Amino acid sequence: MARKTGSHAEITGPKVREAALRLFAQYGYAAVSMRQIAREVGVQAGALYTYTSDKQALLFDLMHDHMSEVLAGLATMPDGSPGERLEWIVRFHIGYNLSHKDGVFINYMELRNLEPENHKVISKLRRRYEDAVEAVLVEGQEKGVFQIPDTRLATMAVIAMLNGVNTWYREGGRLSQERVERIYWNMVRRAVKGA
Amino acid sequence: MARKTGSHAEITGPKVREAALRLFAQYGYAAVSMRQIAREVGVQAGALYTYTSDKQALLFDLMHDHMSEVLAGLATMPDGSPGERLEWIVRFHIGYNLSHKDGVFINYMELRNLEPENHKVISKLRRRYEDAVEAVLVEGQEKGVFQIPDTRLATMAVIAMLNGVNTWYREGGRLSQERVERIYWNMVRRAVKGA
DNA sequence: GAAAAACCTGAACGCGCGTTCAATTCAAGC
DNA sequence: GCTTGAATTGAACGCGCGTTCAGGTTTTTC
Repeated sequence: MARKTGSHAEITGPKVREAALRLFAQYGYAAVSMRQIAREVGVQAGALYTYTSDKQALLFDLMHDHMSEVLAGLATMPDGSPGERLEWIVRFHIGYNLSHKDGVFINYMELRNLEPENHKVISKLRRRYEDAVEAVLVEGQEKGVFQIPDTRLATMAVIAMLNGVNTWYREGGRLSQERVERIYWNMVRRAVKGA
Repeated sequence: MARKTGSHAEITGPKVREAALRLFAQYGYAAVSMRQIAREVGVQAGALYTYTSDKQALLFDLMHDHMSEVLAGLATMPDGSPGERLEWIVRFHIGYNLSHKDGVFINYMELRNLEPENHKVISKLRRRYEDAVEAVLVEGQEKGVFQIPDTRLATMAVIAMLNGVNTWYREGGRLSQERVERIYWNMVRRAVKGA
């Protein structure tokens, strides 16, 4: 999907991606033109095609790289009890999402603008994330430390709840990130534990 | 915002709105053209302007009417203890959202495509909904039946969790709507109650 | 410092966009 | 069955879209 080597490619290429990420997140993929991205980078529209084969590939690459990073991050989860692991997931999810807002945003807003094959690839990566979370819930359920009537539903509920943070959290606001993480972990802990 | 009287206005007008709702939900506002909507209705593009002043008004009206309906529905909440009211909200939210998927979808996907004034109007309506939910949490907190460190955060967490249902629930799937509602209510109940 | 490679410009392509409007069709009321 | 006015057509408007590419510029390599 286009790229390569040369000195400028290592400067302008990333710039293109950064501009596209920011603009896609702010205005939406369909509403952003290649000329807009080019203007942001300080270049003519034609020059973008040195770095991407087309607009769709630009979106796909951004989404794909984001999901790869997320999964790589999740894979660093330390060993521990289901409770410890779930707490780690809650904190990782909130922390990662807050430090990659644009990437998170396009990854769940722009799925429908992916061509079918690309859609399949990204959906699979997302599914892998969900499965990894669910595995922890299943383990806790089997060990009797969680009481969860349906682990799949609980997984989706927890992820949705955590995703919500990005819609309202503002740095320097009323609540510190640490406090937000603690409160969410408390709610999640109660939600999966028996009464 | 265009409309009026005549026999056809009472037939084609709603058709336009229905088509726009469906198409906006499926492909996104920016990606749908007036000609596409017209084709769906079985009419030429120019004819749409009998029923709407422009594309933006079409989106705004759909979002505004949706939010109005939601708030009207929420206003039918019966009296009861904070616990009973919160359960009612959980079930209402899930039930309403599942029966108005397209409206829900555009209302949280297309906010950014609203012109500033329209954005303000819709944001205010949404805020009213959040405030009504928070009021129940505050009441429960004051009466000592809920233990919530931050009612605003809890409100956002609950709403985000409930919104998530629309992303995975499929009618005729593994779980009935009643069962989904009960499980979610259980999770919410635990999340807001003291350990 | 020449040759090669990478990068970029600027113009062009065909196309579909949102919107307008004169002309026409249609349906209802008398 | 004619009048009236709403509903619709179909063409047109200027514009910006994604993408291509021949040619010029800059950078790297030896």
